[in-house]
Amino acid sequence: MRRIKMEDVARKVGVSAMTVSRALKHDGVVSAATRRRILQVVEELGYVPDQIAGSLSSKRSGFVAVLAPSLNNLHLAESVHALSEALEDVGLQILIGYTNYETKREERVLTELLQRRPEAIVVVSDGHSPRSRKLMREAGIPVVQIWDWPARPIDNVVGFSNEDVGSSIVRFLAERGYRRLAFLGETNDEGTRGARRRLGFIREVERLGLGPVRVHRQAPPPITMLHGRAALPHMLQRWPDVDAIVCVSDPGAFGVLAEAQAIGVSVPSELAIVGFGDFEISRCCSPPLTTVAIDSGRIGRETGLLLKDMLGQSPGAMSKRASRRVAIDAILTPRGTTRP
Amino acid sequence: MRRIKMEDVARKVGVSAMTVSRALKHDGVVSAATRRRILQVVEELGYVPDQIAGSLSSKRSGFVAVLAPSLNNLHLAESVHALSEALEDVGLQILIGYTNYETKREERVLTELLQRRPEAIVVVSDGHSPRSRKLMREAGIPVVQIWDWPARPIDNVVGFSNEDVGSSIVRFLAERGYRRLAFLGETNDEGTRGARRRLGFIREVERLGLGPVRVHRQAPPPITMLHGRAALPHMLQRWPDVDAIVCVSDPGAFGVLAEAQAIGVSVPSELAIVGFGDFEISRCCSPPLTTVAIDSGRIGRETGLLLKDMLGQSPGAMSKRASRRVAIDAILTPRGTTRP
DNA sequence: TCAAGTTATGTTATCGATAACATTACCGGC
DNA sequence: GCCGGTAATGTTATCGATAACATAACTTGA
Repeated sequence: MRRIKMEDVARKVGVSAMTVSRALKHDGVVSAATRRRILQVVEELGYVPDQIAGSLSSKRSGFVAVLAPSLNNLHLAESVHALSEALEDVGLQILIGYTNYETKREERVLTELLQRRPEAIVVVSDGHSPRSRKLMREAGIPVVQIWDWPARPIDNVVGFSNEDVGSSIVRFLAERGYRRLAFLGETNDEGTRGARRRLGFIREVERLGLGPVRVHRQAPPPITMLHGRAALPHMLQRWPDVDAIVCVSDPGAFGVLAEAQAIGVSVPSELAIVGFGDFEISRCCSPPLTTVAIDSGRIGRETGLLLKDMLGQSPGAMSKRASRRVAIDAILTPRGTTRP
Repeated sequence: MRRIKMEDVARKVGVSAMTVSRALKHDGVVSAATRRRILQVVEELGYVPDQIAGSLSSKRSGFVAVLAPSLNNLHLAESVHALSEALEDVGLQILIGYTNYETKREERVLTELLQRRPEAIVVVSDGHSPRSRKLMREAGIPVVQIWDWPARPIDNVVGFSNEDVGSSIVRFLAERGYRRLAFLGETNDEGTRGARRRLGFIREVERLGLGPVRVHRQAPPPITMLHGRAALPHMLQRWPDVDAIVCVSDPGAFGVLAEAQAIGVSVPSELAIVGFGDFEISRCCSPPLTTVAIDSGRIGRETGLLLKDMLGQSPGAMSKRASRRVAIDAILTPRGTTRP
């Protein structure tokens, strides 16, 4: 059985296809009586508009492409979810591409997404290859980098400086008397946000003259709770005198805490632990984790607002519009795994 | 500047647009020399094929629609990710719609997704309205319900029985001598998978004659760690003699455990706790949580295989093909929050 | 009473690729 | 030297909606 199309509806109502199209798009230009009949027939026939044809004709795909390493990270999932809801009222849908933290993959996935003619690109700002940057810049649509604060942004930014987060954690610990700091991070992490937090950590440790830089790389991103557990014994063996461990993110930090409790290292008196992300676990464990809180929902919402604003402009204005940067607070939140 | 299209490439190479199309689709029918030149010019001009036009013409959107309550649940995020990777090699992309556990929303989101002419629908099997079921059934494409084992499936199924999970947890506890079982679940959860685990719990408690049914409903889904913490005092007050708490999922169970430790209820001697999902936290906390393990990646991969197989068939065979059911194991995994 | 404006609807061309069919070039075998 | 067959490429129509322009009906104010 052939699929119902707009013309079938039109014929049955006794109007032209164009009138049906207008009635469905709430053009407000179709008479109330006609619209009513059209909607009724649409319902009767079970007509479902073909947005592919619509997009081709109107040159508006209704898509926003999102590039993320994965959504196995609750924060990113929440940002994307919030973005999705923010864009709902203007009929924009999200098209996700997973990069798996691999630059090469990002290129391929980006190429595929661009074929769908998205109206904007939102990208979690891990490392981008020059080719990816070029593709995005030349796509002729707004680009928003989120979850970081790049020095040379491609276009718009909604995020915060991961490097500053790393530095401020070091200052925070130093102020509380911790002196022998170590960082638990990722391998193969060139360009990731975690790597930039590590960079901030290293710079600040050096700036404050806190002795040798202690960096342990446990596994490729993302670092999980089990990685945290596994890492602690190695780190204690390598640096028996370490008095604070800064973790690339909360799951890893929780793992370190769990292992410390299991092997009888007392937190925070013998060892301080700091996480990142303010995941629920950090609030719920005992002692609760000192961490850095990011409002991931807000990142999604702000990105949505920014995009709605940009896409609301006339298309011609696109090329000459200014890029924008929206700063999201990263709030260092002292809890029980660091002393007061 | 006008966007480059296929014809621009064709003109520059000195062939017809059709030849360019064939070269890009690896039709294997274009001579090696011509293809090489075409690919070179594609690169030079930075040509990006317009898949919207391609889809309209070929009647293949390259989309698989996925309906999920949200991806704030790590398991679902993993299933979707795995599905996405499984479909990559056949050029299918995922289009996600978030239902937020709301039947009404599901209908709307489904309607929007169907306008994109997906080639299949994958739906996390929470409650569906009759209208949603009708829309899916009449879409003329394969439907896969995942993460449950419905009695009257719409079409294909990849999952397990949540009700059986609920029942088997009760049997497991009863065998170990627990007698006064309570369930920590969701409000507003008609039709959710969590509600079916609860149903299985209730049925088995009644079947075994384990006394009054104790069900506590803390909050709308999903139940979080903090919900678990908050729930325990209420539950203990309501049922001071309770000796085992079955939680709708691991985060809630971890919260209960954390609170029990905080208020000095010893686990598992005074109170048993069982979760669901085998989230990382359940393995990493102390004592580790007794839970039910589901291979969420496998659900995604099996769904991918099933779809690739179905979509590989001739379109005509669609209407008469048989629905399939793939059973995924739900493995009750005894750990430290229940006695041996 | 009619020009000018407004409202509601129709007609035609078009978006950019691809399916289906048409054509050309070339090859080997008898 | 000609024929049948295959390999490579071209031509035309089409997918289903919508933009842009055209037209018809009706209103209103001088």
